[in-house]
Amino acid sequence: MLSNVSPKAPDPSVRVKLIEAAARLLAEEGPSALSTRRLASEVGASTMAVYTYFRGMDELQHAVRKEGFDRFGRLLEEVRETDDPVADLAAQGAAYFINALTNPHLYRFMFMEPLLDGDPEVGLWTFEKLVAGVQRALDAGRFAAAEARPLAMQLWATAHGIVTLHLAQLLTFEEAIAAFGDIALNLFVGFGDDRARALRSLDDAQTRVAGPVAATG
Amino acid sequence: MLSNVSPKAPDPSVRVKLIEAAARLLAEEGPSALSTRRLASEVGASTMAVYTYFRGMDELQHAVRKEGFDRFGRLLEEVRETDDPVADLAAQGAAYFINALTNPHLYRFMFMEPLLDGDPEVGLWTFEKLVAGVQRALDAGRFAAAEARPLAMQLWATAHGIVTLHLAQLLTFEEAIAAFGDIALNLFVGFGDDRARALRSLDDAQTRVAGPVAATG
DNA sequence: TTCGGAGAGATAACGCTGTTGTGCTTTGAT
DNA sequence: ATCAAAGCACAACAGCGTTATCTCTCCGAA
Repeated sequence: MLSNVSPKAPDPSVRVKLIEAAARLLAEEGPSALSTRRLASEVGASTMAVYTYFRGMDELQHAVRKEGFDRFGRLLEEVRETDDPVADLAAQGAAYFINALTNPHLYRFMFMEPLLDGDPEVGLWTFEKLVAGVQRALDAGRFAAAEARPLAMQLWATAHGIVTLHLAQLLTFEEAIAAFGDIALNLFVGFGDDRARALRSLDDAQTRVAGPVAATG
Repeated sequence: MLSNVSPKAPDPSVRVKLIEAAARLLAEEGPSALSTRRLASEVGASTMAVYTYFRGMDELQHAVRKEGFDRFGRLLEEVRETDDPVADLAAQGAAYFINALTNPHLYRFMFMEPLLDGDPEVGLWTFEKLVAGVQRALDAGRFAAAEARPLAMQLWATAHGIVTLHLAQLLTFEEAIAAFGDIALNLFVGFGDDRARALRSLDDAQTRVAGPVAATG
């Protein structure tokens, strides 16, 4: 065994501790709290830990971003499928909304910062869940014949637009909620769904996620 | 006259020089170039200039943000009204899109940074132009009876969502362009406009702004 | 069992940032 | 002419990410 000698083996727990501390600091105190010295003191190590377990602050933030997508993915898993695929889409959108408002700083990292090196694939798998949901609605004949991916992209861009306008304080919470319902309804109609039926699906979704939404205040 | 004595009157030209230099540096080198020392050397003054003409870096960036809205407003003025209000709306959206992709860093300052103190009104007047455009479409009977403001908000959130996803490199330029047309069409249909007629309006708008769009590469 | 070397990790330093304090200089009203 | 207030430059301070240096500790080979 010539290679892979391991004197003073690295402690993998420090790595996850750094990521979790970073996510916590990000949530509690915002991006300005994410400094090497602060993180080091939180974990009980020196600033060098950031460089032994990551390439630097960039890679640590990338890891935090990945952690954010994992959490969001877990939240998406909780959206159970019903026999109304359009209501399920609305519920997925609500989950997106809740996740963003619960962890606004994390959302910023995930969806609003330009990628530095080449890792665009780290969170796009969550988008595939949306594509699958749109495909279900297409298969059920709720939407006019079209490709699922472009439709999913339109829904994503819509939810993202409302969320980011709210995070930038250009929309109040109430305005964002209202716009979210209105725009989903109009998009569903534009997709070819019957207006009355789409409205019913939206109402169903709203009652399903009423609890979590109320919890976010 | 006990108050308002004025020894060594301030030079207002330094103030606008700072703003213009900041806007230029932001466009050419990105946000990281916006430092007090860099700005001072660009203008030929010391770093104190930032504090004599502004409260600090925060207020200077706020002024840059205002400058961005002024430029965007001037761009909006160039969108002349035709007899097709829906096509005019699409043209307004295209102007929004062009402005964002031409000055991505400035767009970030204007629409993606949370407001620090209370100045939410600094650029919202551009939104009123969109509201007026929607009202024209309503008056022309192109949209189903509704209030102009919520509809305008939906259009804004949509354009903003697509732009920001592109700025975050989550959508390619081609995907953003395609999504922009698709989503506008579906929203217009959801608003109550006839699909064929909305499609024609979109085509008209596209030909009207084809030159500028091609110029952005 | 001993010993060499490689990785972990602390300390300090470098260059950068925004901001503040300290003076000197200029200026305009009295 | 005088005087005070504001402009303005220089330097310093605390913070940042990053890097260099140095020690220490542990693992594997002899």
